[in-house]
Amino acid sequence: MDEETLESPLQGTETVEEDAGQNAEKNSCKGDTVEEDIGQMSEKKSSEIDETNEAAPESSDGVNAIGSPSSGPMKEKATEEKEEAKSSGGEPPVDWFEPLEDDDDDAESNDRNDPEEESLAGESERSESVGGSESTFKKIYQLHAPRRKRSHPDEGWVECPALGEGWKRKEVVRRSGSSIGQKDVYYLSPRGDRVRSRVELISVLEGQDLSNFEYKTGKFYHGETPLPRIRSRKRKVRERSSSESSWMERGEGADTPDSHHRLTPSLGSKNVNSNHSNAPLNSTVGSPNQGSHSEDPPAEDKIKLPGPSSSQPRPLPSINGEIGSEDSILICARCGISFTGTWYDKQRKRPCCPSCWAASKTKEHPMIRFRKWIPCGQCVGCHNTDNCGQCANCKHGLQSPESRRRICRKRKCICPIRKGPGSGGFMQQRPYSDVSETFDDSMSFQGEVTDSQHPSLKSSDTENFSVNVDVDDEDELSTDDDDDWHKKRKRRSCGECKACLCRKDCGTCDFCIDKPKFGGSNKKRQKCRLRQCQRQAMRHLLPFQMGQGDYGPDGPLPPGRPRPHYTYSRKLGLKKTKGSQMGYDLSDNEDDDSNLQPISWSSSPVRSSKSFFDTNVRNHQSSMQQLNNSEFGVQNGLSDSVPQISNHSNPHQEQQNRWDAERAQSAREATKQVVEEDEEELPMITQIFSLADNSVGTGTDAENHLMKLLDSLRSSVLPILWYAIMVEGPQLQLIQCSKQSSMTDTMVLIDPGFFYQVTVQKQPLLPTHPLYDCYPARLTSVTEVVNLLLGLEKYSVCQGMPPKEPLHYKDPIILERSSTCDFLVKKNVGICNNCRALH
DNA sequence: GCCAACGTTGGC
DNA sequence: GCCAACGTTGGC
Repeated sequence: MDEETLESPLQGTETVEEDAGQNAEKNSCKGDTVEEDIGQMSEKKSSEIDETNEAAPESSDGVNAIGSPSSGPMKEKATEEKEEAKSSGGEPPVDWFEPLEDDDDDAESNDRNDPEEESLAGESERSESVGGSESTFKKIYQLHAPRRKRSHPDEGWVECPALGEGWKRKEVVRRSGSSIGQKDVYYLSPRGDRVRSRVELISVLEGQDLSNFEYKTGKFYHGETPLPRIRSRKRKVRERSSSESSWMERGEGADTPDSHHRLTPSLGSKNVNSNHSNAPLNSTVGSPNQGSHSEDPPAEDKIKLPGPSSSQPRPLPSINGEIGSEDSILICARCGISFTGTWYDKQRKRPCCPSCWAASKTKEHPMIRFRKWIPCGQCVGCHNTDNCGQCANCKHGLQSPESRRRICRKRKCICPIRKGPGSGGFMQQRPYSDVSETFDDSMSFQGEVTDSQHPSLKSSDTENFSVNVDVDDEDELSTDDDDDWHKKRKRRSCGECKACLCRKDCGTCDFCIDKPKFGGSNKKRQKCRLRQCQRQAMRHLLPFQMGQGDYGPDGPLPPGRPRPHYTYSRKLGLKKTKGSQMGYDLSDNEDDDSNLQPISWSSSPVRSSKSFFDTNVRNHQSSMQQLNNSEFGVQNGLSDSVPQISNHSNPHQEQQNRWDAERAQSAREATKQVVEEDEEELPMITQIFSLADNSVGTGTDAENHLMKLLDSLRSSVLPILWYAIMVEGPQLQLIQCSKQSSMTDTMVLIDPGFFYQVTVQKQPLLPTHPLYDCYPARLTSVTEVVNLLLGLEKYSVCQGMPPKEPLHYKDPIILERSSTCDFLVKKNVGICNNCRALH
């Protein structure tokens, strides 16, 4: 119990210390000292743990944490200690002061660092820890220190004897996000199982009665009355206004990210009508079981919060229950001014000065953001003084004046300055601030609506003004931290594609298998691959063979976002340069849509057989084995005699097409959508095509004709798992998506003249193939296409002949095909006559 | 550069 | 309270 009461106040300190420690230590190499320290740590073990922990609150040497039973954390810890010793003992190595690549790093990585920066904001101690200037510290920090505690996995663990020997417990205060300040309690079993919840604990402690165990505090209550759980009266944050929610929900409004005082969320929260001076709040800090619970006044009595509507912005009660006795100097996340007190913004994420808070408190609609707007005062919009009463803003304002108080569109400043030259967006050169000092309907404020509201505004906005006010682009200008926050967290999903909309896990992909509900160990902790956003998911998270592969620097990019690089090193600059050369931003500023631009396939280079083969082996494995073998065989002397399609899309592209189709198919299967809806799966492909500069030299008409056929095909029911897409050429490509199908490597390519060609494993059927005799030379209608596909389904791919002489058992078996192989043979045949003739 | 792992946060 | 899963790190 004592340990715990000590622990909580330590939290904040701990963070600072370890951050500083990290900073100092990161520059030290690991190497042999590590092993040595591992040994030392191993000797510590539990006997030292308690001692260490007791000293922890006072300790500033950063060695107050406990070694984890696992070797990994131990190793890290050992390194830390060693390095810590170095840093505390002397001056940092010279190269500490070598500059980062530049200050751009800050800017470049703003997005990346935001949450962390924020979470560290106010931890002024950190600069002291280094003894250098803050800026120096910051650079060092950025350069060397990971901001996460990954390198301190064993930090903060304290013995939890209640659960048995070897059990450890750790409280983690959320350092960012809308739930900042919230405490999560983790347990670590002697075996190293990390327990995140009571449920997990029960599963780990199978058979043990935990009914009297209070997870939060790590105590069993024997005969005592367990701490009554205060029923959450929490409502959605968004339903609250401004910092009221911060206080009411958390009861720790005075608790700041940098505060050393943490409140147990279940205590002291939801305290509204109380006298804050009744009891020191720190009586509840991390020690709900401290003293008699019955003596604790009702939670409601612990804090008295001034009503958020108070017109007098003044510091709110501090954490220890004395008004103003502990003035936290905070930096307003909105306007940047420092202020005293503990005001938080609406979403409880960031400090918010009273002014900004007051301004934002009327912001009731969660989807509407308000931004201070500085009108030009000269344009026609600015000269309009009367509301038109007709526009959507006026009408909506009449209906719900509180929720949508936006300026009449006729009164909007439409000054061209807003629109940067050729920018398509407005206000690129205009100063603005999202600081809302006051709120009214004056022209000084520009309402902003969410994306979903844009279309109506857009059409309306443009109707009477010569300057097209593109409301969509307002988002680009948003500096709303809340938005950034959410964007960052949400940027992996568009929320619109079918994968995003799909709620059902496939249960078979590796990510699903990893999930506890599927019996996995929860190590990967990723969303089902089939549910990864088709547009914005990281490539490596997409279904297999999607988003992977060895794409050349100028090659087409696979769907999905490039993997970000989070290396806090000077390599970043190089990477960025490379990234920009590749046409996408490798910085972490992924909110930038540059990564999401549709990619033209027209520039795709022909990939080497080698890399293609490798990639296929890696990505497609068994499913593509046949293809690979075929290629391999081709490389072994058969291809020369097989005519190539000169204008055929390159193998890479075909593969991409196939992947697209597979992805669509996967999503389709996962969502169990009916076939008729499948057309929606691949609009992206069409879009890609249409955005490519394919019409040059091919004739737009021809392309249009093909597109019409494509549309027709997509609105029709094709034979099962056949899919039509448009590819470079243009060519209409029909693919069999199912790997189970005998036609999985067969494609039908229709050119702008509607002449078609069938290819198998990228090899064209010889014109003499009997298949061609059964169907018209041109496929001008859906019916003709469907007939051909149905006809194809009666065929299978010629398997080729095994080599005459048995190869060494280690060698791959390469089936041989005749240069005149039919490729497609009737299903009951297996091997074509030409191949049979080889033997 | 890739990826397994996992700390952490959002949301139900 | 719990789980899903996002973002990041460190190892390879």
